Amino acid sequence: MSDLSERQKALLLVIIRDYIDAAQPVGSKRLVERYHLDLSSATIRHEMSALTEMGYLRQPHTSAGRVPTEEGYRLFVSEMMSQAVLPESVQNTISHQFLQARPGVDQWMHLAASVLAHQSQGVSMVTAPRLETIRFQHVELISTQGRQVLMVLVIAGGEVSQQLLTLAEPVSQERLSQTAQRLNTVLVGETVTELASMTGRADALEQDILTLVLAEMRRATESTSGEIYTDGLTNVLSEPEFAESDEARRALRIFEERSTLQDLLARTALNSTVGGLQVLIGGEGGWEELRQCSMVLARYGVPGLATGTLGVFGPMRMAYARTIPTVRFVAGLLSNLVNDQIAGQDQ
Amino acid sequence: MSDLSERQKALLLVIIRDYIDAAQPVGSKRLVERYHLDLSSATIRHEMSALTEMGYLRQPHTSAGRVPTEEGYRLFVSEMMSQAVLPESVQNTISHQFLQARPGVDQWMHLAASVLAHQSQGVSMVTAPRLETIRFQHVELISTQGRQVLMVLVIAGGEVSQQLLTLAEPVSQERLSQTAQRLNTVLVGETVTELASMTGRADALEQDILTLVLAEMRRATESTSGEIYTDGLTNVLSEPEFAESDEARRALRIFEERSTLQDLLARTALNSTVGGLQVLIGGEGGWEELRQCSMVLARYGVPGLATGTLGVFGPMRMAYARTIPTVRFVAGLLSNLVNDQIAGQDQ
DNA sequence: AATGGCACTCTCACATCGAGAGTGCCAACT
DNA sequence: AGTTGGCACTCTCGATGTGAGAGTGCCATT
Repeated sequence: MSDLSERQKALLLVIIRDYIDAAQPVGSKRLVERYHLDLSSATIRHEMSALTEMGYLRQPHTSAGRVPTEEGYRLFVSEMMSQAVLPESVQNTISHQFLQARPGVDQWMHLAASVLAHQSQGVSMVTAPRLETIRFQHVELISTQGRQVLMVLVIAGGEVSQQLLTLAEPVSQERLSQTAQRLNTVLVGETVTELASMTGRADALEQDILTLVLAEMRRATESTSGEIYTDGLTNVLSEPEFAESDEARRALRIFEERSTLQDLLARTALNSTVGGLQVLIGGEGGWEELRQCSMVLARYGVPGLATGTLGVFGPMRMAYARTIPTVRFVAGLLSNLVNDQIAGQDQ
Repeated sequence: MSDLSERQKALLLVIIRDYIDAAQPVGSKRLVERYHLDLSSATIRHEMSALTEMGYLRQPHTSAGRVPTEEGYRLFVSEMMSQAVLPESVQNTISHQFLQARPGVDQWMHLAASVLAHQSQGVSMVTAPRLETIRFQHVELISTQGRQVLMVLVIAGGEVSQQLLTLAEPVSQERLSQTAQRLNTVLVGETVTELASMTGRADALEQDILTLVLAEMRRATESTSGEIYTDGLTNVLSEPEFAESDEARRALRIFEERSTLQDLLARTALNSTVGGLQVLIGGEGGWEELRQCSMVLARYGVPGLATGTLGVFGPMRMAYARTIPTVRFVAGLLSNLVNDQIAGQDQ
């Protein structure tokens, strides 16, 4: 299996590269013509036959060219992993875009998704950084109408969530503000577990709000929660793999329903560490429906404090050489941003 | 043109209904078999020929069945407009879902999109209600780290927006709170134009925040801003109209880019009044790329105070009989919700 | 006005067929 | 032993042809 000669390995990489951009089975003749290997087509055939034997290539049918197997892609990817780099000019362009963007998690996520999709020509996925331990920072109560109150909750790290609630009876804005202020001074910096033990407040209103704050913070803790930013869905539809509308529908469904995606990203988050890439080829890792597809995933952020996941989805025949370094670079960039935002939080 | 006999009209409606659910040109023989009209196929042929002459039907080629023209659909739709009603059981189910949902604009929009998509088997689009005149309600400044500050702005009506800003030098949370409080007392209830004239605050920090608040409120004013909630993209991909991946891609692009969609919805908002439906057939109204498609749109909310747009997109051959009453019903429902939330705001 | 009959047209599914591409193997060459 | 040219073989794919089926329009008849 692993006894690939240098030549075989080189040949395999060329074949895969060619297949990736031509999307057609590659034959021996085509190879000698396009890449001036100093070999005849017969020799190539010989080697290709060997590679097929070893499980790196496969023929769709007798007398078609060869197509990479998952095993083949895996080898290709492991090669890219160490070799591929993003041209410095591209790095600069991307960094520049981030510098120019309005600051804010939402904007960054959008931008990251956009950059990933554009560079990789695949579908990008980005989750916002999630704090490992969620701490209360601030709550605000705003009366919108008679009995309706808007609660705005800020979690340490800058995540904002809002919730509308209806009180049993009207309460003045003044009293709401006082309640919020009281809670703020008491609760600031507390975690969910600490909050949970603080039951039984004297004031009924205060108690209600506390319960709600707790519920909202619990929700924020769940790893499967949270928006997934995506971009580039149209990219992938033009790939021949998705010409059949059935295949396309299955892929689109996954991106529309989100729940499957959330599961997958959450699971990936467990298996990978910040800084390392994970490439799932051919629906590896519980991904039955889309055997034709691959994902390049990475985790970013500050380990132990706040991390998120990001990645690219595409056909198995995706432009790994471009995608891998891009994912790596963007992950690094976001890690820095998270770091900047989190660092020195305690002071 | 308008001199349709009763029988011709009835026949046309049957033909369109049949075409809508079979997606195939309908012929005279098929009609007599499936719907026991007490007529022979020859007679039907005669009438169909007349309808074709009048421009309501069309043959894809000699000796295929007939297919409705845009004109045909238009007549069909105007019929549905007055006739179609949503079964009470469905109405109840939908109302129930809204009652059960967590309160909050975001949740309502999601739910509305989901219901519309599900009922119509098309792609739904919903924009959040936008206030006609935007008034400041509340601002909060939260220090997240040394020089970084999170500004949370609440607009009258409950819309929340957040923005991260970096100050020239660190400012204590206490001072931030005081600044926010000062601004709140001065600005509450003011409109954009009123705010714009309030320049030159003594305090530099206060001035900075004021500028930012103003910018953010201006952004909220632009009609093309704001998220569009969509759902049901997969529904439409299974329709034969989108079997060709090219057609599908064009549609998907529109839904992914959003900007075209925002334009369209904004334009519709101008032309229509709350309570009335608008049906765009075959890409009417500046919609060049998708001649095969239709949209059923409605405006909801409280005229003069806060309104939003919602609708369904699908193939021209969409289930109007189902879609029209659903759109109408959901629009009414949202109008009530908006009304509940807005009413009595001034007290 | 409605109908049955009939000739005509057009598509679509299916079969046939040859070109082209690619393969594997073998004998010959370096 | 590795490499190469040659050759027979296989398989797909697009072009072409054909017949069934569906649908039409028209006309003479009821």
